Amino acid sequence: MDGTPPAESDPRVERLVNELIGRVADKWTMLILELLEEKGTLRFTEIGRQVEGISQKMLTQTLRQMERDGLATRTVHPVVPPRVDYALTPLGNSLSAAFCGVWIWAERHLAAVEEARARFDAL
Amino acid sequence: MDGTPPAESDPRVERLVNELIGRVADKWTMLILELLEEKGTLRFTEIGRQVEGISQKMLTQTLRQMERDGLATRTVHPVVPPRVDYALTPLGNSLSAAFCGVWIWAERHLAAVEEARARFDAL
DNA sequence: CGGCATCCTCCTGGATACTG
DNA sequence: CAGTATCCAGGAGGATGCCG
Repeated sequence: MDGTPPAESDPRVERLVNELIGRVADKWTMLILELLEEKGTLRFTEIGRQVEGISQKMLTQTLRQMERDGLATRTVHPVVPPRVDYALTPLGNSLSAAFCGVWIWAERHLAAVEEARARFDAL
Repeated sequence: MDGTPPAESDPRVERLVNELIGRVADKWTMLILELLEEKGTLRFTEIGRQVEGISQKMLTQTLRQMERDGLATRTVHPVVPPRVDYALTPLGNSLSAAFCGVWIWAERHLAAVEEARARFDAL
């Protein structure tokens, strides 16, 4: 943790890495990632209930993307009424761990940022 | 780094933390953060040249936001032609360090994600 | 040089309604 | 229950032009 980014050499790889971060750093993705990390396995509606303010559309879309990216698994149980379970893959777990540092940063420095904003806005 | 998020108790704080992350996890912010971390101090146009694809509007907007959030300093030199220098604050440096984990994750697992996508799309 | 203001376009994402 | 499909408003963000 010296704060020095990897200093990517290949610009093509750098671009891909940036795109990937842009994708996973999405608000809903991060919230669902955190939720599944904590709760383990949840069904569709459960996630919808526990992620404050998410629409059904974004929930479906985000889960699909996470599944596609190999971050989560989607298990369909052939019962009536239908039941679909979601859980993190090891890859998803590792991303959750990586985000942990940012989460802690935000928590620790929230006050400092709000202070800075107040000072800036006072001008 | 056990992958367990702080499990925020106060829902109001949790919301603020989420908003803050949403703000700083912005694409341009992350790129400028990384650039300033590496290069130290840069002027407006320098940053514009080195951040691939950013428009002047987004550059101004992002730098202003970073300044407001206490992540970067803006120094105006009263010379002709005008010269404005940007550099990270300690707070900005700490955020850069926090993002380091995500950056490393993306770099290390880029191939795995692309593999997962290929497998998903093959269906 | 380092902006700010304006216009205009595209895409995100919410609301709603319908299916297996 | 777990989606898919459609419509639509709002904001992100690019292009252009003007100022100190």
